[in-house]
Amino acid sequence: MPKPDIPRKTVYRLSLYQRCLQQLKTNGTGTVSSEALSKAAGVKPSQLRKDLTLFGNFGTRGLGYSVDGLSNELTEVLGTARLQPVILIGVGNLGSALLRYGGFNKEGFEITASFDAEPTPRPHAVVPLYSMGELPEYIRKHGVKMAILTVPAHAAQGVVNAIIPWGIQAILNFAPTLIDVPEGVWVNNVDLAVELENLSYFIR
Amino acid sequence: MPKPDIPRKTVYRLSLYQRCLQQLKTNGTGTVSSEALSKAAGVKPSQLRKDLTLFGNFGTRGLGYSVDGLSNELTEVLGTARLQPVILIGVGNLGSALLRYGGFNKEGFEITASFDAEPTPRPHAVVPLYSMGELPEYIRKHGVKMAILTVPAHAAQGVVNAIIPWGIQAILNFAPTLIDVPEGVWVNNVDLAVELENLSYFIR
DNA sequence: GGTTATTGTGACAAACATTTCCAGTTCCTG
DNA sequence: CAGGAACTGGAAATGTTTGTCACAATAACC
Repeated sequence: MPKPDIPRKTVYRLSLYQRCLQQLKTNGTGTVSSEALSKAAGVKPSQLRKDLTLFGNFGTRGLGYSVDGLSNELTEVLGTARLQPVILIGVGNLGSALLRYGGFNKEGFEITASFDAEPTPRPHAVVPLYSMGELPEYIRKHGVKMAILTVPAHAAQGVVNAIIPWGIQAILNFAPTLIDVPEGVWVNNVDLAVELENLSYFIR
Repeated sequence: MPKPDIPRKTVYRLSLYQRCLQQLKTNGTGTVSSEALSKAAGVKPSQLRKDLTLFGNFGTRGLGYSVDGLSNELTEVLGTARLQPVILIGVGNLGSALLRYGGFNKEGFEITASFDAEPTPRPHAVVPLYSMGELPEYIRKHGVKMAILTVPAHAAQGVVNAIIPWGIQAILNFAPTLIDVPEGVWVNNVDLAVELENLSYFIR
């Protein structure tokens, strides 16, 4: 890690800022104040400034931030400066939907391959589909560092154990289970049932 | 809200505990200590105990927690005691995948209807599909309180404005945009691109 | 009844957010 | 063109929330 003490929440917010900046860019806006940008992102101006100054002084006083400039800085910080190859493991309902879902590409990610224990070819497949046995070779050959995991819960840990030795450093896990990884490997969990349950608590 | 000052993160963890308890239940385990359960959920024992005591004293000292008993308490707290109807709005790639995805049902939720601006019938549809115009009537008639939003970003706010007056109180938002809701309505955002960007930062 | 195991809880610590104040810039005004 | 008011980011101080620890209270078991 470049700076060891950046709060995780800050990094999340950087992505939000980045998205707002893209919007402003298409609007043709040249500069933006911390107040305006923070409002668009749904945070307070002070928080935006604090988040940014953790990485450098990107603004000019009295004026604000250059939309283009700040956007470039953020792509640099977030590590999305160049296209990052991602593989998807587990081509079930959710997995195949994510393959068709275009939301990743415009953010600097490209799902370059998919893997399944039973690789039955699907119509309209837009991404090559391989068997699990071909995982190690593919990861190594293409230098893949990120994986999206959409396998059943009971299979998740096994797959994780299988891919990490070959160089996977980050996993976006949709399997509704806790997965155990060694130091230096990062996991983000997306658990749809938990999200619903969470909402369920708050409605009364 | 029942207790006004429960951290959101705590509620998230309750769902994790609940899931681990289900697992233990199928194993036939009768009681479990905070240490064992917390390890299964990936948190520290002290945190588990603190989370639980925010809602009551569910354990017995010297023994631990009754698996059945605690599980029942949590369903009560989380509001998943009875099946909660959920509607899904936006039947695109992601939306139709979620309709087929069975992960919700076993957690006490059922997607009872789907809506789309252009409701072209799909094969293998397992949930009725209506046009947007039928939203108000359906929400009102069935007392729906929760909605899953899988529409394009530019349409999200409009849909939200349209459904809230009819009684929707919680929204699981997959649209990559900030949506604005009045007091008393709860939103959980699931943003897949942001999750990937976040991971991207940490791999170096 | 004593012993052991484990919870519940209050004090402590760390992480995070917010406020406050200061220092450069810009841009209007004369 | 000069001067100053109005803005705006940056840094430090403060406050708030959240997590952790240590220990006393208590129930089961022998």
